[in-house]
Amino acid sequence: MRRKRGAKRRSMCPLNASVEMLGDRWSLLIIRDMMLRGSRSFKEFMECYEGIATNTLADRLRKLVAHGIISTKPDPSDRRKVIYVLTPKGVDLAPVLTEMVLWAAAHEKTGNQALVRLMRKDKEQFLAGVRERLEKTLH
Amino acid sequence: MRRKRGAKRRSMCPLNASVEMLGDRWSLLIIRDMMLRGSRSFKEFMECYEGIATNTLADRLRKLVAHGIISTKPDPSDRRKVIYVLTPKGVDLAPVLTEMVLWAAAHEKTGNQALVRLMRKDKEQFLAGVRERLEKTLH
DNA sequence: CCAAGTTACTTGTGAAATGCAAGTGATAAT
DNA sequence: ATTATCACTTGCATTTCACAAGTAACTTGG
Repeated sequence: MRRKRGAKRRSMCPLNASVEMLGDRWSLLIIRDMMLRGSRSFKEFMECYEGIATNTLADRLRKLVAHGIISTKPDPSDRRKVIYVLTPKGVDLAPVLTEMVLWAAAHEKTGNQALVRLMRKDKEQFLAGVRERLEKTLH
Repeated sequence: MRRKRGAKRRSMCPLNASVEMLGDRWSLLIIRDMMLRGSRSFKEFMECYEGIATNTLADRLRKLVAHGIISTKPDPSDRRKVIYVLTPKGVDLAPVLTEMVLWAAAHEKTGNQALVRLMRKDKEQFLAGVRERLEKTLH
């Protein structure tokens, strides 16, 4: 009996879930923008890296919502807008992001050395700062 | 002046490099197989998750080599074989993998609880073990 | 030595994902 | 009332990917 096309094997390995949710070119960048730059709206995501197409962004946001990593709420001050916020599950990705940034910084030339230094100097304090900042946006 | 199609913006943000190298469905899984299961050959990668297509695997391996994350050497005992090993840069991805596994374990039901417990209990010791084990394969 | 099997791929083809330009419908600003 | 903004959707061309099949180099069993 063959599996349907595109059907992923439900593997027992704990990395599969992460890769299924985040293993593409954009999801982690969206989360980084929310976490570090404070982006909250469709337009802000579009401005941060002009590379992403609108339909792809809409699709990624939909999937992140479906996976419980971000959630949406209407903007009370402008009813056209949708505000995207990280859920607690999304905030918990901060250590993953941090390790990826530190890895890249160690092996490639990257910008934003100040951020990297801060992360490296006191990882825990950095993570606490991110968590605190994001907790406010939930309410 | 417009950028060429597909040309990514060279952003100053330190996550872009990581995502460009690892932001797809397979690269991280390949690295995990090398790191945790000790997979070293094309055939072993194919067996570990039957989901990946041979051309895609060949392409991902090529890209990982190009990025300096893995390297190849001929198998002295069987000249058909190519042995893939993680470079130091590849080994340095262990913390990223660890955080992703821990994140998934905290928020999804995953298998291999023993591994997760080990990771959670003593992250540093786990990482030291991985590094030591992989250092041997380099020679 | 030779036929059969292994290994690490490549090639061909159709399906799916993606990028881009151009809408759309609701709301806000002027 | 008109124009602009926002968060999308739609249509089309291009790229990527999965799947099946093939191939070249090598090893193994007889």
